[in-house]
Amino acid sequence: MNSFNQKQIQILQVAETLFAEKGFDGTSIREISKNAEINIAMVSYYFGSKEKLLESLVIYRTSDLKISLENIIDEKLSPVEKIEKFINFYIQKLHKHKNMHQIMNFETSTKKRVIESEAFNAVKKENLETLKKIIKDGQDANIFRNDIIIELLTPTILGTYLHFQMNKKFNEELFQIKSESEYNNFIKNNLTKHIQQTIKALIINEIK
Amino acid sequence: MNSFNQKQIQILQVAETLFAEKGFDGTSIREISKNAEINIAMVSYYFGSKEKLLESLVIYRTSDLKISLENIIDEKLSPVEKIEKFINFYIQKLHKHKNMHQIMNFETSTKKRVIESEAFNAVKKENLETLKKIIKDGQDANIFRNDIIIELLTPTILGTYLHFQMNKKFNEELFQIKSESEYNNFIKNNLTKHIQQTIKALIINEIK
DNA sequence: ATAAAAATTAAACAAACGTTTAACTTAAAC
DNA sequence: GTTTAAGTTAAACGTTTGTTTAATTTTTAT
Repeated sequence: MNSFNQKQIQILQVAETLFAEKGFDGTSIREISKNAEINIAMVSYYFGSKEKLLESLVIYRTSDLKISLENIIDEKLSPVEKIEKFINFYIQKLHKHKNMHQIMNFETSTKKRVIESEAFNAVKKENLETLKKIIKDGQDANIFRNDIIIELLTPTILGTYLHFQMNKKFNEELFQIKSESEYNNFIKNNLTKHIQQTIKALIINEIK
Repeated sequence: MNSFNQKQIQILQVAETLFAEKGFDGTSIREISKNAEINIAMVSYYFGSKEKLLESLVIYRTSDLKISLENIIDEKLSPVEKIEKFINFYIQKLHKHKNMHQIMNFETSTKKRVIESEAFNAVKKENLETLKKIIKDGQDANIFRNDIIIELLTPTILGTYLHFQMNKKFNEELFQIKSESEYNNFIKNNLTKHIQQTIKALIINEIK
């Protein structure tokens, strides 16, 4: 079902970029077909409509967003190391698929269209469960505090990245970042480290 | 210059709501005029164009977003209390003008239009300076750590709120929030407290 | 009371939109 | 090699879009 041919993938990838750059309503089918170097009618031919193109894009990308963070639990690492790895992997995936996340963020926060986000929510819940298990282990080992509201950790982890990304230009000026690779490195190193330190500071038991 | 009459304000307020709900490109002038109960031509008459309406909206709201957090510095509070107040005021203002912030967030992260966000950036920088001063005081008093990257605190403070707001429905389900007032209370109490604790945990010197 | 300015309206404008059609080409099946 | 299906195209479709026009009403100033 959710298998697309080369041409369809080509269209989906162009659509993803443009939707992220200009929004769904700010992107026309003519623009997509021009960038994808196909005829206008091909979008309707392959996907049915513009809205269904978006739905197909969500289906196409859902599998990529299913980060299996679960296997971190069984790795031979300390709870602190697991948290660090969890954050590292999460941010890395988020940044890799930033365009799709940008689209999803807009679509879920507007009342314009109702898109099938059940698969997305499922992933979110899975990741939350993984985080809960890691924290539970740390709490049992008396390394983590017992009064943590785990459900609010995700907003802080992802939100910090999200805000940084949304204010990209502002931050590039603030941190004197001059190139794209420099920016990516900043996220991979400095920002990720900041988020790790933040969460660690919040959850690690200071009483030793 | 930036003084609008009653009718203009009426249009601006309707536009703000609709732009936040459906995005700029997802909202038509006919929709705005219908909701504002005015003739379609009035938007062009008063503002010139749809884009200029958005620009006027930014101008109209800029003053509201200029939170004078500065006076916190001079208040007779401990550095920790100042940080708490800073976060509390910031989140409160953000939540009060969530529609405008939703619009600005989208506009600044898309390449579709270039809007005059210099005033916004100025406010951001002012608030950052205030935060820097508060932290400096805390560091001088040996209460705060010396290795804090202050510029990354804002992404965490605002990002946590932003992510929570963006996943409103998901969070309402997760925390079993049933009404709008309950949701607002959650932000005012629980979420704000979480952000305060997060920042405090990160910056307070654990060596006493 | 009258003239000038501002506000408001319905109608029309061209351009852009998503979508469909029908003709044509290429590929696959038999 | 012929038939059938899939892929591709340019053109046209009806709507909706933002904007403008020109006429009319209301308000303001003298």
